[in-house]
Amino acid sequence: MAVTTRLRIGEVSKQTGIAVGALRYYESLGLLHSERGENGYRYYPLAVVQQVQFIKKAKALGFSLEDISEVLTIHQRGDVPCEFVQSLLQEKIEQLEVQIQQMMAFKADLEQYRDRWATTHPHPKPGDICPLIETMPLPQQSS
Amino acid sequence: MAVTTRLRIGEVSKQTGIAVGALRYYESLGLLHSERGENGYRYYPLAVVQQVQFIKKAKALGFSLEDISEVLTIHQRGDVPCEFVQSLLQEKIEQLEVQIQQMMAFKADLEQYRDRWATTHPHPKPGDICPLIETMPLPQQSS
DNA sequence: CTTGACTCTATAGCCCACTAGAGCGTTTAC
DNA sequence: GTAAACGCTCTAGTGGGCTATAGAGTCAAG
Repeated sequence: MAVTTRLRIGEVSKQTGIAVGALRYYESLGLLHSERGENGYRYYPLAVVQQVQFIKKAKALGFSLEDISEVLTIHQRGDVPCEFVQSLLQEKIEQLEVQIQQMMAFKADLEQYRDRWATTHPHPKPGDICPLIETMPLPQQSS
Repeated sequence: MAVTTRLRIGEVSKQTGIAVGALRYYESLGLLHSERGENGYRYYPLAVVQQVQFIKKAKALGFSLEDISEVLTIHQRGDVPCEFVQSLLQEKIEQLEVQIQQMMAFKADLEQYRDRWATTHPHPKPGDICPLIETMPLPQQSS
């Protein structure tokens, strides 16, 4: 049994937990690279497992595949992309902060509507569907 | 000039600020109903404006068109759907709470990674792409 | 030699709430 | 009478990250 030096896609899938179709998709976006055998099969170097784990972790951090692609491109230029990753992190953190604030404000709004109904059941006016919603002041038109 | 008792779609669009295409889409989902003239045009009763405003407000509260469809179905059965709306509200509030918690935890993770780099620049090992990500423990596999 | 597991490409579909456009008929203002 | 504005249906596209399927070739074990 020869020591395996390159992996077929199914093996990569098993070792990383990423579906075969997803791996092919990553490759189509340029996130992975393979050699092709005479049979047309993709053959990956062993290091691909680490690369896929990298993608997996970066995804878990909320990076888009496009973000990850940029990081990998910088890496392939021979640079260590940590500073770029850092700026991405900072950006994501700030986005999260804004989103959290918005969601909390929104939740407070919803709670207000819920409680308004609980204390004073409004009377439906003719044509009303649900006065709980009908009598609601429109929040700022944020779309 | 006769008093208008039914509206064409463009008029509804103007009075509500919802695009003509969106109104047709709502109708295709059963959220609105129209009569058709001999020319094939949709003619809406005046009350449709209020109904579209209702949809608009419910959307602003984060309800999906499917949610809204359920509410309108209850309304069309002759019931006042406030209690159902209430339970939807409660559900949305709880979902928001969970999401906010998750986002905050996630943000704390990101901040930790950012600060880890700021204090101790890890040394890239052979094969590493970005040690900042590489040396990261995987968050819980939540997908 | 057969069977089954694996691989390939290419295409379509999913989710959601639409928008855009083609190609056509209708209404309205001048 | 004519042209703009409006209406109709039907189809396709958007974004993001895939999954699923069809139809075909390849490989390994028994």
